[in-house]
Amino acid sequence: MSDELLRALDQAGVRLTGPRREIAALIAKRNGHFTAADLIADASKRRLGVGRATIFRLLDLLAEQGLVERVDLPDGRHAYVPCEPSHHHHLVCVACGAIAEVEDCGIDAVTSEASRRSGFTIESHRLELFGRCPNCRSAN
Amino acid sequence: MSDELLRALDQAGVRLTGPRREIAALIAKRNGHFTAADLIADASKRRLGVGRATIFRLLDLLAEQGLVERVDLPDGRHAYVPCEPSHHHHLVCVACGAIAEVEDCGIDAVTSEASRRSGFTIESHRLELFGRCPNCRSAN
DNA sequence: GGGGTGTTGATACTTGGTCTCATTGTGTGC
DNA sequence: GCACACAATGAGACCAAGTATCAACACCCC
Ligand SMILES: [Mn+2]
Ligand SMILES: [Mn+2]
Ligand SMILES: [Zn+2]
Ligand SMILES: [Zn+2]
Repeated sequence: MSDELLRALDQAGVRLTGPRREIAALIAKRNGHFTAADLIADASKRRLGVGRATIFRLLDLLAEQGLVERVDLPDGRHAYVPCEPSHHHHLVCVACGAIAEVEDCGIDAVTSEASRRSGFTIESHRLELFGRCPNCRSAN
Repeated sequence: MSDELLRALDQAGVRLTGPRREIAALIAKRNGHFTAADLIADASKRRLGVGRATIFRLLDLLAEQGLVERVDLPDGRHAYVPCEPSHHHHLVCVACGAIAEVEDCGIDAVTSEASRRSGFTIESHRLELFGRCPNCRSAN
């Protein structure tokens, strides 16, 4: 469940505190993308005494380690998804929030073409794909 | 300068009011990306009496018309860039904020490959490329 | 030039996130 | 196991971005 997150945090040399364990468990229990506000609501529902700031701090930490990644939803909200630390992109289901990961499938060709045309040196890119997962598609 | 924006707004059947003309002029005077806060600062520096809300409202309007597009900067800020109303993507210079537009250069292949692998139906995508423009690259 | 209606700006409010700081809890060395 | 140094916590103030409300106003068509 949340063991992977905790293990990775430990590896990174940060302290494994009570609040961090609890928040990690909340994250593991979610599926699809979630916002900081979601976690704050979860925490208060379960009467965990964790502070709002602690949740933001842990999200930052996890993002630094590449264990979660920030996704900018089309409506402007900032969401997170649990994540492999290697470079890849996300498909986001606009109906249920489910996430699929795709590794580079030809995007390097796109960036180098764009670089050639524009004269820019490209240092990073962000690709987000929005659509419907197999479930939500068949459920119509 | 700001004539294009105004003409397009007129075409879309919205009223060409004083505040809208002034804000359009501010946008035209900018280069590269800008935030709502930038415009608010510009407006107050020139002692235009335009309200904060009016600026947000016009940005929404322009975005609906595809005359500006929102770019989510890597640091989480929401910026806007003046824009052609047709689909395309942006290269953003991380040093000076300059923008270049690129039309689809092979991204359809990427999305259909991702769709095939994941089973998702893809409805929209967002690609943002970050790097350095020719100027900033040579200036080192 | 009036008049209906879309627009405006002041202001209050909400939401997302950061900062500070006194208190607590963790890992480490012994 | 114990003490200690220092990382982490939570409460709360604070800040910034954006939205809602509403009375006053201005555009545009006639
Ligand atoms: Mn991922
Ligand atoms: Mn554009
Ligand atoms: Zn779905
Ligand atoms: Zn540049």
